[in-house]
Amino acid sequence: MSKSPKTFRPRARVPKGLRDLSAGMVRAELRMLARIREVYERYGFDPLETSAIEYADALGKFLPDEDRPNEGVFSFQDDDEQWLSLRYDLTAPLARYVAENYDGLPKPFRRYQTGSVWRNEKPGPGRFRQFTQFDADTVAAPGVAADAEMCMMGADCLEALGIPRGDYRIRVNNRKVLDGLLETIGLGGDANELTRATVLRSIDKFDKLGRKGVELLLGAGRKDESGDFTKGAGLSPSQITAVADYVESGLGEGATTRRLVLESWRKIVGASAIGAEGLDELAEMDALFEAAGYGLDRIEFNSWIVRGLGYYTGPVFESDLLFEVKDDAGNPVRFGSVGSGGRYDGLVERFKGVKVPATGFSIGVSRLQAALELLGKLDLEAVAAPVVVLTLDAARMADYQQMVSELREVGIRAEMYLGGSGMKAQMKYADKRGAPVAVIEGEDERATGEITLKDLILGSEMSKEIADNTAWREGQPAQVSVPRARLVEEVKAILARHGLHSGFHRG
RNA sequence: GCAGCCGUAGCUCAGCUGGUUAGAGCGCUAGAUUGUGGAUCUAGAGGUCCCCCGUUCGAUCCGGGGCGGCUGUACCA
Repeated sequence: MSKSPKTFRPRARVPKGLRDLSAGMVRAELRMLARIREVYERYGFDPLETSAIEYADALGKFLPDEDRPNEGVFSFQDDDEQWLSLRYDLTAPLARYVAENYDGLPKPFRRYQTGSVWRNEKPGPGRFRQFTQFDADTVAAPGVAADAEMCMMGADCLEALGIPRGDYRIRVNNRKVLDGLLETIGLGGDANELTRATVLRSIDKFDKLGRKGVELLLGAGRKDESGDFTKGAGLSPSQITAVADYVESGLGEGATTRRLVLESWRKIVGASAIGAEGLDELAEMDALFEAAGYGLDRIEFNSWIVRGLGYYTGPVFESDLLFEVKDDAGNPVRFGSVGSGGRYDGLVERFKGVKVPATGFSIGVSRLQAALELLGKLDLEAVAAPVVVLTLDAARMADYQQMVSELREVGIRAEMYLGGSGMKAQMKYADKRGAPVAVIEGEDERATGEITLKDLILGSEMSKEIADNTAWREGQPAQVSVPRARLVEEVKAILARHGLHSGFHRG
């Protein structure tokens, strides 16, 4: 056996957690972005685009370490050996931007930004290593009116995206309330920092695990279905009860208004100074929500919303979808929140050394899109396919070019067939593209100065009735012969019959 | 990160208690049906049976490791 040298063939595959978006998905995302942008603009935010790559130290806590330089964030070294990172959110770059341009910016500074962010972690349903976020932030606004605005704007965005009121909820809490709770049960002070983190993470899981599960996590720990054990916070029984009571205090019959929720929380954490401050802030937000007409069906106060431990310092909020989403196999899919935010008064301080109060909200566009797709609420066909001009005679390409140009000039999406196959294949191509009309000019037509227009949408319906192939072909259904000069008008007429405007937008 | 299940054509899968040319349906390409999307018929393309190492005369099948996918859990700025 002679060994022919093997040519290296790379496997054609997209890296894990990353994906290619087809036309329908790209357009769906663009439409979502346009709707969100409209809301953000209406609230007075201005666009800002920062770079996708930052110096690693500017992004904060995820400095590449020796063992795992890519943990969480994608990083690499520049020529000058400085570490660069792909941004993992849009907030950290904003903080860098604000710090860098602080003196020249109007304050408060309000900006929105959308783009891809990258996280090097395990992908899951609706969770990718590259995804799109759409952020709005207000920097140098100390009062909670800025936070309240974020919550209302988040609600407006979800509704603008077609999610009915009642199918989502903006859930609001305040880190100061949680701090007050921890203080109340004797977990204040530096010595208890790790325990506090564990307690907060446990509270965050109430939605998933219920009171029982949270109690286990607060105590000795919990073993999950796979047998994996999660170490608990090791609290005493009375501490556990206090925390669990707090988590459940906002629920149930009594909590018919946000004010009542605050009253029940006040009994538990009101004695703590920080807790009382948090409650006062929420009360102020409630007044603003009420003034703007945002009731409990849109925004609620929620005891188990914690959010990331890293940098939130005041009100925190997230938007959750309330309906059940099922995958192709019919199994319920647990999506995380589709948007979140909160107050981060310390982020710019990292650069400037002075506290700059800020708050922001970020919509997880990719995750929301994945949820809507599973729901079948994503319109993937919203753009009509182009009119296809068949190219039956290689010597007459100029004629075909002229036809597409005429159509394009009046705003109709059109293309001539650029492949190398015969008429049947060209028709199949037009069909597969979803083209509404095929324009045919072959020998026969040219002899009479006419062209044939085939209504492919009508033809597709008629083809359901076909019994005999020969008869169908000879009948030449759904097509008309018109003078070459009337190309544009006749194509327009067919498009109009199907409710297509200029062949571009459907419906 | 941890645990469980899984990995054969573009897709859905079959197959072999380890033995020569690995199959089906759908899809794809081309041809036939006088220049036409469906149907039918004919032909064709397409596979390192995820990768590497080991056991064996011989591995798609057995063992180990890796990679990838799914599910749960952890993390989530």
